[in-house]
Amino acid sequence: MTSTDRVPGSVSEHGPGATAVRPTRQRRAVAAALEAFDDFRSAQEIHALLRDRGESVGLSTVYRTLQTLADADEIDSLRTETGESIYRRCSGTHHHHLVCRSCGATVEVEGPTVERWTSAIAGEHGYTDVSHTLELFGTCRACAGR
Amino acid sequence: MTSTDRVPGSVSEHGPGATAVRPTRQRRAVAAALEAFDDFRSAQEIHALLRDRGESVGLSTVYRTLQTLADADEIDSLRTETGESIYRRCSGTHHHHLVCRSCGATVEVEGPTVERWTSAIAGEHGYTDVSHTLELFGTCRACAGR
DNA sequence: AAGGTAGGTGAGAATCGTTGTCAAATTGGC
DNA sequence: GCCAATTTGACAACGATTCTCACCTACCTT
Repeated sequence: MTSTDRVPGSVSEHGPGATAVRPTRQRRAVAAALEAFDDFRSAQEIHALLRDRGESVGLSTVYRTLQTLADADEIDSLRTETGESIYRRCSGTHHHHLVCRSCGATVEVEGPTVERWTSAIAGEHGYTDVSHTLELFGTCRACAGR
Repeated sequence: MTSTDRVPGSVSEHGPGATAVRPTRQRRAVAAALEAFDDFRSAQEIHALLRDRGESVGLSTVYRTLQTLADADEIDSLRTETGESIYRRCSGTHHHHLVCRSCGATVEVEGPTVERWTSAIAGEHGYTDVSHTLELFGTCRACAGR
């Protein structure tokens, strides 16, 4: 690898010797697909959407790209109750989700209270380097009306 | 199905006419296995333990039994970051877990603060019938020392 | 522009946890 | 002991995800 520094397109990783990430057609397509939704979607759904749009991208690539984006915190990912991973574009700041069980409508919520609580609890028990998962599932107003 | 109504499913349910779940050798073995651990274990690990102990129980049965127990809230279940289901005996009251990423040591924690917060948030956004998942992962003191 | 090369792609195979199938075995009530 | 409902377990089937690997492409160097 050469020594010239480069600032690659989308995934925010940089500095000398950092892995280069190339802005390929496929990556742009996946990113665009995420913009088209505003609720959580699975890799397979995104793959299907792209195929229907005529911008077909290999399933492996969709998985890879979503993972890369999620690792870089450029999108949110979470697991449904059935263990499936779903993804969504996100706001960048740390937050959690309130997801409608029936229609998928999602609200991003912030929880300074919870953040404080988790680190307090962790410290209390001598745990370090703590991360947490917190998701709320419920029925939104619209869906409750039926 | 006969005419008498019976309470389906619930594991520790008894009394007249309510015997849908039988205390078989296999179920006792799975329950005993859970007592032997105090951290979370996967169905496969429990299946392996039983096999090694010479109390072999079919894998399907282990899965079924764990699910039944979890549905009846007699054991805790949660999903690891990789989507695998893991189980553990539990205290019965609502609580969350602080799990060591490296050795699996688990602390049950209660969070009245969090419970209040979640219902407040949910109400604020008009969501009803809300459930939540909250798990903490970290490195316990013992593991941090290496 | 040409060439080299590290990174990226995708079709299909492989994995892995989990669930379904169904005949045989067990259980509890009579 | 007999019977019917329940349970079991070997095995197949499944679905999501990851791996493989030959081919492709973006991007740097010349």
